[in-house]
Amino acid sequence: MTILIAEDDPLTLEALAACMESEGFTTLRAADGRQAVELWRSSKPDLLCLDIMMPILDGYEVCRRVRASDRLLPILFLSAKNQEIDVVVGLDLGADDFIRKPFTRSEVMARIRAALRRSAPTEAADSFVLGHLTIRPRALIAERGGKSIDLTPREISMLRLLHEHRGAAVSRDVFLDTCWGLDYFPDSRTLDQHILLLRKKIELDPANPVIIQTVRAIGYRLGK
Amino acid sequence: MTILIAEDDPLTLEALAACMESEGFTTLRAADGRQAVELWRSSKPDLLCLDIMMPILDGYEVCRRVRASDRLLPILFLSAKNQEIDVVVGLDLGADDFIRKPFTRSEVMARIRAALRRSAPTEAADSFVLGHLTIRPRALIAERGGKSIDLTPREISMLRLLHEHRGAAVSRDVFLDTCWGLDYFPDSRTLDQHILLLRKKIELDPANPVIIQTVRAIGYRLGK
DNA sequence: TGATTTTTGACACACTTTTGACATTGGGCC
DNA sequence: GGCCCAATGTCAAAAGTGTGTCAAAAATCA
Repeated sequence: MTILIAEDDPLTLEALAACMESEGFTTLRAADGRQAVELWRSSKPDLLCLDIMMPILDGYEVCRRVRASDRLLPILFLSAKNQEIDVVVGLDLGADDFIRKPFTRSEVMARIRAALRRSAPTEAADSFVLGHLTIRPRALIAERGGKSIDLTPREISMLRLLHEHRGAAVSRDVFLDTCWGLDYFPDSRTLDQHILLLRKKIELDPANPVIIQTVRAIGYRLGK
Repeated sequence: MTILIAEDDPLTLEALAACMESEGFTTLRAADGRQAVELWRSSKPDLLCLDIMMPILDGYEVCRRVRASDRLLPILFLSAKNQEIDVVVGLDLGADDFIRKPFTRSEVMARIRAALRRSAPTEAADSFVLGHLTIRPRALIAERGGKSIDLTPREISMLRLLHEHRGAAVSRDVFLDTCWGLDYFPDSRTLDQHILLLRKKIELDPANPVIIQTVRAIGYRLGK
């Protein structure tokens, strides 16, 4: 997913870009309206984030030009203050949402996710990626290439847990707390068994697991 | 076009309703969350305008329940002050937009028009496509390569529900909420039976269903 | 009324989850 | 390095749960 940010204040631009990249988006940056239109034309981003006040072409004009050939692309405006007339004009130009400065990181990301979700109703609302696998919790499947693998709710929750802790190992206790209830016989093979089945489903070579790696005496972690 | 407004303050409710009606919309009014859900179920409005703070069920909860069966309906939130965390939660629940009080008439109407415009392209059709099948709800038939298959209204509504959620699984609860009434014996074979009949009608090989796939412990989803 | 649609109950079957037995691996220790 | 112990991998079978299917009854429609 690529987001084009058009903003003439370098500090705001960097802050926005850093925020989005930390959430896994690719960013394209434009310092004025003309750059924004050119970048949009050449790179076809998945979402536009436009400041209103910009040199050469303002945000409205960029929106108008983009909308002339793409009616579906999500477009978000950033507005300087509570200039409410902006909202009316912007929305009637076909903008999808409006973010008033000052904004917080979580609000910006929520609005971006919401806009993307609306533009791709069937796709990737809350899905996440594990290497070459795409996990789609709402459909209870994993996809690799074009092929899909059926997963059970418990397997989804195990993968989600691993993904939330990607970079670190997840202890067996945490697994059992999170994906099962609390109570537990410590020498049960239940967790191992589920890991085994999960590996058989999603690993290319289940005997040499790459995605779910064992961390002896601790638990498991995601590879890569 | 009908708009459902849920707002517990009578003055705000009247002001909003008057504003919308003067622009040619029909309004339905609910003073709390439960009324809102009931009105939505019975009257199928084209847009929801929900106050966050409401008796019985708050706006978030109404949104959650509606979104469980209708992923496309535009939902706008009204928020009391600049409670920004509200925005994040609301958007992640599937809200389409957020209007902070105090709001102006022109801003409200611009956001409503924008939300309706965004939702318009998807609901233009009076027929929809499932793989090689074309469903024509008004004729109560499905067509595959010129041949037509008779369907009942309930079968149509089941297929429509699956289609709206294509890409995700539809839980048994949502099926029963949406295609039947609320109350229900949880261990009934009714839903299975209707799925069975539907598969016999539309699947090329009913013993190996491709269109309607079972998701164990959840419900069903569309194939592909 | 007869025909169609919907619901119900009984039962079989398939899949998930758990368990126990046993094999295998890896790390520390002498 | 070779040994031992603990942790994990693996398998097969049992237990538990959800779904498929049929036939018949009930409800609804025309």
